[in-house]
Amino acid sequence: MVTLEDVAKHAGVSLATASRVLNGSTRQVGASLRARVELAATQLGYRTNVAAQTLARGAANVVGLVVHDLVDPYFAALADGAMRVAESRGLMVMVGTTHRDTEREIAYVSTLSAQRVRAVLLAGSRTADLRATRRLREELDRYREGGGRVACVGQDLLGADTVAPGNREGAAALAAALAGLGHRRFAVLAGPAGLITARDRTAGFAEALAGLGLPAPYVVHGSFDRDGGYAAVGEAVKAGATCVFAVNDVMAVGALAALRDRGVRVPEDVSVAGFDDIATLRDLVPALSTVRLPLADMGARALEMALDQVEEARVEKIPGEVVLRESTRRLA
Amino acid sequence: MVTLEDVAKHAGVSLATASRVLNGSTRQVGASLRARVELAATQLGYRTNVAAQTLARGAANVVGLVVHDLVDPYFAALADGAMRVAESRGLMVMVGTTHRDTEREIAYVSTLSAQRVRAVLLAGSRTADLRATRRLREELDRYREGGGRVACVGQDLLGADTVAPGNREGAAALAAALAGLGHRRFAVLAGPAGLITARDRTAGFAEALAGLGLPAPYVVHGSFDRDGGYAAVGEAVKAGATCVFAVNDVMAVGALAALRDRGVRVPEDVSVAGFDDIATLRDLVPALSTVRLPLADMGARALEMALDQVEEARVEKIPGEVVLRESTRRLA
DNA sequence: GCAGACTTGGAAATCGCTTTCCTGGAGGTC
DNA sequence: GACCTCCAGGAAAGCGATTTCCAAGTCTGC
Repeated sequence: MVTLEDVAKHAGVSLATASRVLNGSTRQVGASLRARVELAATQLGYRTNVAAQTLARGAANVVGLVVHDLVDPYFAALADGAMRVAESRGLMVMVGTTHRDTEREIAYVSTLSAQRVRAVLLAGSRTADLRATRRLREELDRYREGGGRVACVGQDLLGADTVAPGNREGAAALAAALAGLGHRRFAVLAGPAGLITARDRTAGFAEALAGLGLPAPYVVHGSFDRDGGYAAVGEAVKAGATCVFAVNDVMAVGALAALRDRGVRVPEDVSVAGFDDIATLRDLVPALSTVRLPLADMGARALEMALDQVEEARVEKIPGEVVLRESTRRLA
Repeated sequence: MVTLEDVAKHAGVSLATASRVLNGSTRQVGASLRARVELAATQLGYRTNVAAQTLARGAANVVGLVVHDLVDPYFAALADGAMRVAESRGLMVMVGTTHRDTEREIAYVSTLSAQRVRAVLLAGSRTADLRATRRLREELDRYREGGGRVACVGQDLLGADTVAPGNREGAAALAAALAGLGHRRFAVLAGPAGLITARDRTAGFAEALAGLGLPAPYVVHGSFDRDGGYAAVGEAVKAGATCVFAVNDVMAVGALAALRDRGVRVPEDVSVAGFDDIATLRDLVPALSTVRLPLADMGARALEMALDQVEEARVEKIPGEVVLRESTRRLA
């Protein structure tokens, strides 16, 4: 491997000059020397050793991104937004997927911190496991003490810059809209009891119904994915709901599949709504009523917040927009 | 930031000993010293500086992954598979998304090479742009000269270990299956003319039809995504096809949407098939006939090949499996 | 009891780059 | 022309690990 020293020798200049020419510096270098260095670099095929550079500079041109699951379009969209920002700033992105294992999340933060990444972006809901959250927070604090920056998408539980989707409010607005269609008996496919996003959406939905004087929804817990929706919806319809709210779109898809398998028609027999408005799922039949979140923008915004961090942590609330489509119908 | 030297001092041992205890080495360290070092490390909150480690060791515990678009479930699945392998080997993953820009792809390889990553995994179809392919290859060669390892998912065009999906064969098998249903007039939503994956699938399909003595399919080009399928399918049905083959599932989804918008029923009026068998899209109605590829396994396998690289480049062909579902019907 | 083989611990060189500090010369002012 | 300020260029001190080489002990086997 050809090093900067090789280039400097070949160009007949000092190491310092070569460094200034090739790797940016505030200092000027005379035109002739500059040209000599550049020529030498291309002739020899010089490639910066980023590790050495990072060591000398004390910070890497890398940001870390921790998501639960890249295959989940929710996280894919967030990651995409964040990666665009990273790209525009000349940063590489290191991605870790936790598959919803909080231990792994902590481990990733620790690894990323060891990598001296410029910023860490944590995407995805916290859980109600306070011990794990505390340990994660300690890990983040350590990282921040070393000059690291942190932002997250989700709940403001880590004392970091946060892009907080309006889960409660969005679910509440959705409840109001569905009630406006004439529904009175609701069920919620609420996902895991411990997942805060799931909880907030469930709670917001229930509160809005209560505020309208409607009966409390029938709540069914399950996993936060497609199969969770598939498994839970049976109980929901058995309970007599005319409208089922799945706390995310992917679960709603599972619910639709299950209903289809049982010969229950949507929306004729039962209405179904989701949350997130995942782009990949917009061509579903029947088209899913949902709450739209600008996921890519949220990922982008979170990374921006981390990189342009100010003194105190900011929380940016992202409102969801209710979108009614064919999967929910007006009751006679 | 606390350094290894701090730890060594605090524990009253040499730097060498501290290093051997904390960062793995073939050398043994006595139990008592070992304990002292470990205690000191946790007390001080020591965290390895990976950049320094990489510099000293000459290689990073990182692999690079270059994909076209993370939001596309095809790449998300590949990435997921690769990331599981990386995780199991204690490697971090740096991801770059090219958004189908070959220049960016080359730039990423260059950056990753500067990062001294252990391996680079290139996912996604090559294009017919030979100049770009040559430059990419040069860049890869430079990286390999420095000890880097390369693997790709797609076509064997880079002289690297390759996981090659059986595009031609899969499309041919699909054609045969669809012909077996009685179809004779086919159209292909063939994607961009320059994309080799798209070409191969189209060619395989057409060849199989020819082999069966059936008329050549009507080929419509367009973009390789959902909107490409949406836009192209109109022309396909106008041409009188009873069965439309979209060269990937995402395009097929677009095609289904367009047909629905025009009141064309699938599969009653026209049959539609895709390719890839994207998991997220399995709950579509009508369920999509397609060719299944084990995407996550392919991503995983490619990274394994890169990491366990042998002398000469290997090519591993992955057969696709035809899956007929409701979107294609038997003609009377 | 002793030569030889293994171990364990430490000193110091190295990895490849950045950046501070110094030096000499060019340009400007009075 | 003397004095001062700037500025381009180089020498060298880090950055924080790893690892080679040595020295000193500890076991073996006879």
